[in-house]
Amino acid sequence: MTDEGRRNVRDLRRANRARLLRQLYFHGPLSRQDLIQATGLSSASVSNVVADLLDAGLVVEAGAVESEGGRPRILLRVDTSCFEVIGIDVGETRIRLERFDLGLAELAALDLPVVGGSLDQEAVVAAIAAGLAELRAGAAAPLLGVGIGVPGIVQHQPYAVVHGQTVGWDAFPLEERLREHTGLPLFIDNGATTMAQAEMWFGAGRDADSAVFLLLGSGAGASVIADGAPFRGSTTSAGEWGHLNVQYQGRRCRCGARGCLEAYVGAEAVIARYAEAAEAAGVAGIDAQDEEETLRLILAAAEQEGPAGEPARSVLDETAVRIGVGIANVVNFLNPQRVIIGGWAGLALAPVLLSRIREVVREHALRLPYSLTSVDLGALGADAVARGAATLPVARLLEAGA
Amino acid sequence: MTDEGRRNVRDLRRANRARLLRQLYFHGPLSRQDLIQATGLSSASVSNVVADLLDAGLVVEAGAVESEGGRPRILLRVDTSCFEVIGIDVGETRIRLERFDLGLAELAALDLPVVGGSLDQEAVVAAIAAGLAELRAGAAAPLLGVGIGVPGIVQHQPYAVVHGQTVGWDAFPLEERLREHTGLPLFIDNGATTMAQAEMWFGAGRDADSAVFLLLGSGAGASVIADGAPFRGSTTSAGEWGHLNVQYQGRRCRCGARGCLEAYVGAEAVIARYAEAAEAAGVAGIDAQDEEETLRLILAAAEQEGPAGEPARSVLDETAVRIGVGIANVVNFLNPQRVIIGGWAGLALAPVLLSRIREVVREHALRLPYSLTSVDLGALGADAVARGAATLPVARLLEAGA
DNA sequence: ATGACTTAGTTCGAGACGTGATTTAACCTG
DNA sequence: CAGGTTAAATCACGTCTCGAACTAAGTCAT
Repeated sequence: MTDEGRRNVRDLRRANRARLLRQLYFHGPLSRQDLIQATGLSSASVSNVVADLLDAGLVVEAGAVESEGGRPRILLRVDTSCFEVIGIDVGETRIRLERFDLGLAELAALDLPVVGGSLDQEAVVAAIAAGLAELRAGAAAPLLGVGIGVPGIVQHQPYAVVHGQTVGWDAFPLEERLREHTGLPLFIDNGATTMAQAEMWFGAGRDADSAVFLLLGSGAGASVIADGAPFRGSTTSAGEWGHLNVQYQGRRCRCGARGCLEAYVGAEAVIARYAEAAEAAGVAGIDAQDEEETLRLILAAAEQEGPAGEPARSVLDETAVRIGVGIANVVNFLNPQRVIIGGWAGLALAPVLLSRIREVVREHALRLPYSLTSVDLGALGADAVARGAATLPVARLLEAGA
Repeated sequence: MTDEGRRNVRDLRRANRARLLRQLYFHGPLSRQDLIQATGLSSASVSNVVADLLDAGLVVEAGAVESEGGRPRILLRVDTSCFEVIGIDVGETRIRLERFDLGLAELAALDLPVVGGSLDQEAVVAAIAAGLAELRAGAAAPLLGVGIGVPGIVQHQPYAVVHGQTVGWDAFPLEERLREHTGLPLFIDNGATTMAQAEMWFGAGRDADSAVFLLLGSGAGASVIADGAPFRGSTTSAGEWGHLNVQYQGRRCRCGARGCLEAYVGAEAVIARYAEAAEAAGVAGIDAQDEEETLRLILAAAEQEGPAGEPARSVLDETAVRIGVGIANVVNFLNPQRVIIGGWAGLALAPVLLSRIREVVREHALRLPYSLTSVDLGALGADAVARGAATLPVARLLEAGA
């Protein structure tokens, strides 16, 4: 029982304004006639609501459609220059801040390395505060808010608190700490979720209203979008796709259990399995600087003809199989319109493995849901997390309609 | 973008009426003052809306609260006798029809065996039509509608079509076929979903807003409740828990793939596995009339000391393990507040296996989500599917408020 | 050019709703 | 039976959406 219901006539107007604004934001310039169709409102109401939005400066006229014998339709569009937003990607090794206009076109960016191996909380707060100050300086329009994607579970109680096991954050009160430095509205969410949000708005998830985004990096996570909104479990930690059990008494996973998907498909697992396979086959191992480099070399090794490439091919094939089974599970259980593979390891592996992955999905998924699902790569690059974070204040604006 | 938004003031009234009616339905007799608190409406509006509902006959006065010095509060309640509903559970071996009042108190029931091993479509239609006619005869109030829980995926296009891979239904146009026999509004949904709905309204899911219900019968399904509402995939076929792959290249499942959970945990699979194990151990097999009887005998066999009970014990232990792993997957991936085991086979097996199941879940689930989840039995008996089916017309009434 | 025609967008009056203030109803206490 | 107290109904007002009437801005045929 969400308490978000409309109660009085003013709420009704707000809802209709939001509906109309949303339509204009996502479906380009539209005429009032188009809006009548799209929103189901009467022409009189559309005129009124549009007048509201024009007055507020959120919407502007944008030329006219050629006449077909009558008065030409005047096109309307959201004025993307009337507000700006800031999106921040707090990664494990660096913080990226970007400033966008309301249409999420990038206006400025800033990369801050975080000193020290781990993400020291004080350093993060100081870096964000400094970066915000710098980015604000160049703004040509009022800032709507700041969205932040963080590597961990976010709980709102009521201010955002971050639990980041991999970066050593235990109930880090990020929002309260940042409030000391800025009066801007803050929106904090998990980085995987913000990335999914960016893909939903501008990338591979456009025009879908249910999708599952798989994030293959060192490990394997997921973000589930249902009915256009992120699905959160009861404690907002849903999406641990990597810890689906796919093999009873299988490989040991770093979470302690056996047979987790993540013990087979994350970059860390692929690299470990290759090391074993190479040793068993008497092929030289790979010793590169970091995981990204190692993964590239394994992909290259698979191109070698003959027995030298055999371990790599075998490891990659099993990886494709496991990913495919993991996707089939998601397809059977959640039946999303799309499954999108992202994350740096996913984007590296999937181009090579995609057709094999799809084959395995087809074998293991039920016919009906499979036939209605597509499996694809993410369409946005590495800045999807920051961009997705920036969508958070914009989403708030679209919901409120003011 | 659901098109379910309020547009004009009459929709607003309908929404407020629905909100108020819902409150009265689920939270017992309430006074107008209580409703002001609960709905956030003004006293004037509550008076108006209540007058609407009194006029419509949906709500009646129900005594008064004792005065505390002023005018006493008059209690209001939904008149559960003003409508009746019928709920039907189409199981794999029998069809159960029940008639309820609006408060879902059972008024009459009817059990129809389905002749033939499989669920012949014509036989199902004929049985339902006959059962409906018989149940309608005794009704003392207008029938609101008929809810039907079926073993398969339901698509509305716009009439309900059922895809039941396991019972051999391929796009079975159940709704159209039944329309030839009755003019009552029909509501058709997956049986696991209707069971979940019943448990959410009246059973183990009360006061939770996210839960996963497992339906163990001949096969194995699930229903996911998120934010108090059933989660449906893009094509309303979500919840195929039984076809999560838990063993690469494992047992052949009747869906065609290998290693599905359902190849291990449904009654059919348990029985098949016991037959194999008994033969291998040289123990006499079980040849009972139906699956329910057979399952009971297997459970009894496990009580036998010595080698005679060994095959049964081993099969049941593996069943517990597989169920536990399947639950752990759900816990990790969706992080529900509760996991509820139901279905006739689940209710038969779980009392014996529950502690072992919980142990396996603990081993395979991540610490944090596990610590916030409970695994329990369904609180409603075997008629939860039919009762849940009957909630569908009621839910429609509560949403429409008329 | 000009007037008929067509389509887009605005304005107006009616009807419906929710709200706060006010009034009426129903009970208690002494 | 008067005075106090709380519950519920009523009233006056402002806001909303809607359909219809109306104005604006084009095209097209003559």
